[in-house]
Amino acid sequence: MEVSKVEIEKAATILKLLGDKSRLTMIKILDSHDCCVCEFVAIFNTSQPAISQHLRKLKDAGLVIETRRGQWIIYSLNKKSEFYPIVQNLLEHLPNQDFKLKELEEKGLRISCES
Amino acid sequence: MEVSKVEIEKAATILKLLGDKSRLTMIKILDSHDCCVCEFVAIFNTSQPAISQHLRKLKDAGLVIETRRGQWIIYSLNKKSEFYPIVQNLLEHLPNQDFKLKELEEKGLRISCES
DNA sequence: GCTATATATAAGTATATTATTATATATTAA
DNA sequence: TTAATATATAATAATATACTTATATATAGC
Repeated sequence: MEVSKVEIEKAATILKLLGDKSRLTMIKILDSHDCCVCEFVAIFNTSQPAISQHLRKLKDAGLVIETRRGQWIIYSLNKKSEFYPIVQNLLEHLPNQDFKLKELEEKGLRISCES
Repeated sequence: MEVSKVEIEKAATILKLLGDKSRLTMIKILDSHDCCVCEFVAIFNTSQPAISQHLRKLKDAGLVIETRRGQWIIYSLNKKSEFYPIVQNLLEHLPNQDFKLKELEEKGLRISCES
């Protein structure tokens, strides 16, 4: 057995979660930087509750973890998830999304949650 | 660049498609055997139109191709799809589903579309 | 304690998804 | 040409999904 195997039903659940442009982009960004909610709100053209709801789903599936830092809640990939290997493999096929964070910096929007 | 990159929006569309237990299982089975519709109907506990509709979606996305053989239409993975590499990578993480075809053979149900 | 900020949750709504049943189409074989 | 089989499509209904707005909670700083 070369790679870790994931039960097909669980895999489908994870893929369905990742089958949303916003969530997939979030996960790709988190692969290189931890982020707080407000950064995602600035990146995506949608409301804060919508972002929170996406993050909740990712958290419920165990794909991400949250850490409170003062007022902010920092999200990161959960490297201990049983799905981490399959997700990592997937992400390798996606183009880097860091330019989205760069755009924020240029607009001076990525200030709020810098500690 | 080690692996082929897929635009994030397209990737999300493909992952959403694969984020369904039936479709994901179909694709995993097709990875080792071409199949006709009637085999899938026998494998999954659902109606023939439901199967046809799943296959239609996979076909529309370019993930599978169909070949008519007499009365039967044989589905196979489309190895020329731009998504084939990412899908292959994914499938490596899933347990083999050939036992489902085996079960059919044992029940004598995998007869119809044998040429 | 009060106010501001960051985030989460609840309720409601519009839309998408997936199944079902009924029916159409294509092929084979008599 | 007719009947049987395999498959596709159409219409519809149940359910799931992803937003929105309104509100609640948690922390920071005064």
